[in-house]
Amino acid sequence: MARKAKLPKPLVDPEIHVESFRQTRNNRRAEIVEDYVELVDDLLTDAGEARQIDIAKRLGVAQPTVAKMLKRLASDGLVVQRPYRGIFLTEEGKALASRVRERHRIVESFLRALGIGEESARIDSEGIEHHVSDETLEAFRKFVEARNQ
Amino acid sequence: MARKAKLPKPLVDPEIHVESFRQTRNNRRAEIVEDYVELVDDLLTDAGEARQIDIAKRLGVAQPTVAKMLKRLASDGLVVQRPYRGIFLTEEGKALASRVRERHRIVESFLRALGIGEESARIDSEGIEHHVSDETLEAFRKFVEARNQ
DNA sequence: GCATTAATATAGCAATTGCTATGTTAGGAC
DNA sequence: GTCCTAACATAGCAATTGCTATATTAATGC
Repeated sequence: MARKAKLPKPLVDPEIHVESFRQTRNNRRAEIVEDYVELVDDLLTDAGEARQIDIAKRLGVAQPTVAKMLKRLASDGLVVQRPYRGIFLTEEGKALASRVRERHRIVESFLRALGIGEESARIDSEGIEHHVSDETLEAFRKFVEARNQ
Repeated sequence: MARKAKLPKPLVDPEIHVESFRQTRNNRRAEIVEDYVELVDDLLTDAGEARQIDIAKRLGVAQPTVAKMLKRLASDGLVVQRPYRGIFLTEEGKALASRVRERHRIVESFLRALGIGEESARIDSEGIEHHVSDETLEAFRKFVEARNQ
């Protein structure tokens, strides 16, 4: 057997390895819910109302896709739909939105502090935010804080 | 209307906003393919062979799930299945694996350089790696390099 | 060389997240 | 008040990614 010039880092044990993938799959399932709740909160704050059409336009999906998703969020107790009055967040929804928004804000600020351009920071943070543990988020926060002094 | 104490950052234009979500959805579609190809490459390097059972064990999914996915990767020209001999990467598969593995390595090193613990760095990098643009990856690489001098 | 077993393949199902097409209805213009 | 329109709801479909149950087959031990 030929040996590699640069010795390869051996794989971790399967039982340890699998945890990363499980965690990542769990995060992926939560992503969409988090995106919706965060966006509804943003629209309510910024525009005073959150309509299906505006949500669809910003997410880049069709309106019935949004309708179906909101039904699920409503049955999960995160939003309340007032017909023809738009979407509102329950207390639970508000709490989730606030956590998600803060995390997103930190991740985006962190990328900017690292020197990433505005556009890449916006796009990358949208994907990264859902996969950041509390430990990493805290490190990001401290990094931004240090740069702002 | 009551005014917020801390003035809220206004939302970007919908046409700009939607780009982040579109990009993130595209990344999500590529994630699984990247995970498989990277893992197959790791197993080939580390163990000399990549069996469905080992892939399934490490990803935390059932063997038929892996079989179905490998069929797709084979039809995409990324892997070759030699029955009862395991999985092998095509040239295209190798090229993808090498890109993905390098990106993963940089992201994980970056988190470690930031002071994140081993376990969180392993788990977070598994989720983050798929959402890092070239620009951000380069910034991560430079950060690690600077710390290693 | 044959039986056993471990590896793989296949069938059939479910949940999720998207879509288009099309109904239904609340609110505002007149 | 009635009509129109924009907002929303619903039906039905497709792709993806997971599952369990079960069949098939290559390798290997004896």
